[in-house]
Amino acid sequence: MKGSTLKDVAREADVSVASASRVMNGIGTVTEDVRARVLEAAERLRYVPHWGARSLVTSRTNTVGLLLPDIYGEFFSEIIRGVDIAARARDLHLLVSGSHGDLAEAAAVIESMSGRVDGLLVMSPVASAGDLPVTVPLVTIGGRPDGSERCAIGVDNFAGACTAVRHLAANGCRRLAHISGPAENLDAQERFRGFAATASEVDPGAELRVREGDFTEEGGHRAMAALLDRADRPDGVFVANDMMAAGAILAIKEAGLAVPEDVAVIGFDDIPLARFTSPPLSTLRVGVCELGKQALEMLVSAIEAGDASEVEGIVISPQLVVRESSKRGTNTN
Amino acid sequence: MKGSTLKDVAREADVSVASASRVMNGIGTVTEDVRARVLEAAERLRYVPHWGARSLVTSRTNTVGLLLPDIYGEFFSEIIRGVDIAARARDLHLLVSGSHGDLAEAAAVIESMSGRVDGLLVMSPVASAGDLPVTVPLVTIGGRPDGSERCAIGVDNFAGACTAVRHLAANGCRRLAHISGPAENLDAQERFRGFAATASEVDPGAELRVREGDFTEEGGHRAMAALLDRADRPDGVFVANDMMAAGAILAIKEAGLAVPEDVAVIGFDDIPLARFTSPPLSTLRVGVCELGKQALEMLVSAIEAGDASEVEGIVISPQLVVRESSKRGTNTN
DNA sequence: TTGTAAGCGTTATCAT
DNA sequence: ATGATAACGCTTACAA
Repeated sequence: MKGSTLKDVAREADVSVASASRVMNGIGTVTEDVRARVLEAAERLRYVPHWGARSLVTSRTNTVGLLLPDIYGEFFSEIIRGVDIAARARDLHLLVSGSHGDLAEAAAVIESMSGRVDGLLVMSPVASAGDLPVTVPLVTIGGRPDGSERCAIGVDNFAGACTAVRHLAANGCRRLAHISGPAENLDAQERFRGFAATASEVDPGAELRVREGDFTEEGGHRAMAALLDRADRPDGVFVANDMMAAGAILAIKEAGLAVPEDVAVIGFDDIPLARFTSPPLSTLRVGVCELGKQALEMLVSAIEAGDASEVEGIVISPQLVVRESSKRGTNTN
Repeated sequence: MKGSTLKDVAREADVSVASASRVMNGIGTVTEDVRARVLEAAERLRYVPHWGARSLVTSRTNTVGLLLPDIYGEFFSEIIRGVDIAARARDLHLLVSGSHGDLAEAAAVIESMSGRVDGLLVMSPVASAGDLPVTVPLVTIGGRPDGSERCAIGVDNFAGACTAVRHLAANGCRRLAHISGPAENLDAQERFRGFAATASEVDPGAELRVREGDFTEEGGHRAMAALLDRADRPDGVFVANDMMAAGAILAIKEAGLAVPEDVAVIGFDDIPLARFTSPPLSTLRVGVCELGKQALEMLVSAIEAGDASEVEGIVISPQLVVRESSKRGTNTN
């Protein structure tokens, strides 16, 4: 079971390790005869190059790390997919790690990964990249592209939120409400800001109806139920992500109300699930898979530049996707 | 940006590399004074151990590889999540790779991964493990545990399919149909076998109503539409996975029929989406995340044993989850 | 307790 | 075109 080494191959083929290495890497010049013998020996001995040894001398790992706060749900799986596709296209391996609630855990994982990757892709909505202890190029996904020292790719949450609220208003909603993400989450903060800014612009002086959620379906359900209990029941809700929106729709229907007639709902992300709620969920589409691909490309640039700060940050604008959950025919938008 | 080495740390702390190594690994005995100096120097120089060098001498990578046919959809993301959780608990890193349509591609990836992992987790529904060129312990997920030479963990597809069909029959369905997965997919084959066996047992001599799908929502939609076109329209359909079942439900409703009154539907997998179709989808639950965890544990055993064949294979039995899509009150089951 | 030194499997730089 | 051989960064006997 113990793997054979290049030395073994060289001996079997009756050449030096140098020649064997040349053949295996297709570098330098070798006789056709030598090439054939080496290839044959390698095949026969089931030779597999030892990447550790190779990386030791080349100081390249051909591997990138991907850190996610969690792996649950379609949002993250789409990120992984995008990154994986782009990485494969460039012959890079992908080291994945999920479940990083807090900053300390993320830092620990980053440290243990640092020695084995050429660069890191980090999605840590709670931390700005500056706080992370890194020795390799790093690109953050979804932090705030502006003001951050590290190279970043992200979503224009503020603009997306504004679009969502205006869409609700254009569909005749007067009592606007928001179910937010966790207060410490940067994306959630921006979406909330967008809601607050636009809601008061649409209806100046109105009180803000906001309830904090946790990005889970259950959290959305709870928050919606609380919102419905108010004396001034909202007739249009902007929910900070699709998972919570799915829970919110359930809560509304359980309260005996109709979507969108009594309460219109719009989410954020456009995860595959959004088409399957009933009614289908209006939302703001973020090309999540594409986001992952671009993040990887950006990281590759950073690695090649040797320094992340060389590369320009990117902001992706979400697009409005109108489905049944927000159509009230009062107005077209 | 170039990382510092253990040698640098040793020099700064004014000790030998051996002592520095001892401190970093907590192995052997060192004076408190030395320990402190080394730790301080390491911190200051942002020392990160070079995994390649380490693995070169220990011949351990502390990394396992996970190969998936694709990363699209909740089924795979749950697998990744389960494996990731279990791997983290054991301080193992996870190398992920998706998109392996055919055997050749899978073989290529396995080869390029072999040199950098201690073991491999492979989910390749098209190939039996024997065909794979491997030099490290390997555990297959979802192949056929029986008859395979390699260590495997899998789902009892046949039994699950039988349960599904009996459930439909118990709910008064007389004209049973099946939307299968791709013909070359091993899991799909077993589910079909289960359908065929049970359907003819429930209604001997009846013709089999079967349509092949591809495990996608669109595929399920198409297959269902074709099934509804038949003169002897089915009144109960067992769909080989939940994604296709979601598409099938849509097709039934588009045809102006009701679920489950006109056509009862039951799926397979119990992905998170299943609770959100309307009506909610009855299905056979496979604890996908749990499956991933167990697969990793099994791989660890195989690695420790030094040989996969030492470890016993595992078969997981799916559980019936009854939701609205199959309840017709004719009979309780 | 600490230091010296011999590898681990590759690549790369020299000579030949 | 080919073969010695010196790194690469680390662990681990073995000495001191």
